[in-house]
Amino acid sequence: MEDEHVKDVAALLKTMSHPIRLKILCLLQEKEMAVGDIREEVKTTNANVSQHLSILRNQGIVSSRKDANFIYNKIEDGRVLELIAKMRDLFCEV
Amino acid sequence: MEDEHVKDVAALLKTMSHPIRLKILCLLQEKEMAVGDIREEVKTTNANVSQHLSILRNQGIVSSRKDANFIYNKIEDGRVLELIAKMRDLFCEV
DNA sequence: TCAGTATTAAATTAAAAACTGAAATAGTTG
DNA sequence: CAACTATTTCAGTTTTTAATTTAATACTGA
Repeated sequence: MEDEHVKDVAALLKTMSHPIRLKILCLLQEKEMAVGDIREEVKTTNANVSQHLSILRNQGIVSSRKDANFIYNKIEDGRVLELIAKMRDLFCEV
Repeated sequence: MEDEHVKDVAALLKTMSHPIRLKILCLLQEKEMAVGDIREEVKTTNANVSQHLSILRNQGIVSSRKDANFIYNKIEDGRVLELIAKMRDLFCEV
């Protein structure tokens, strides 16, 4: 892996390496979700979820669409979907 | 992914998410290496490499064996080998 | 044992990231 | 428009993390 890739991948991993963000990404594997739905699952404040989502958006991992006054979030980067699937496979299966 | 797994995997990713540590792990994919060899590749101080290696060892990712006054390091956790292979595949190939 | 090399450990400093609560924004509905 | 809901932004505080320096430890070979 060349240095440029190392830098980029390290940044991606860093973004994914917070428990709340990782959990959000796992939730979004299955379906798109609004901020409030996510907040219930991860049990923290709205502001906190919102901040973590904005980090995920800035990294290009998650995208959002607005419908009424809900904002629905989903995983934008297919490689991240694959990576999480692999991690599930490696660390969560028998 | 249940919360316990989320916590553990997040900790693993966090350990891997520093550019120097990620680069070390990439280097160790190929062969075991002594601290001095690693230092040349990542271009920092010995002490810095040593600190990063000790973080990798504490996480159980890397193991060491001593021979004369060299300490040779290798990746201990096969799942990490697989995970890095996947990342290479996703982010470094065409 | 002494000089040299390799590695680790501890302490300090500097920088980055996380959480909280309050205020602001945007859209909806009556 | 006023009240309400969902979400975001901001400012302040606390917590973590990173890098550097310095000192210590361990081994080798003369």
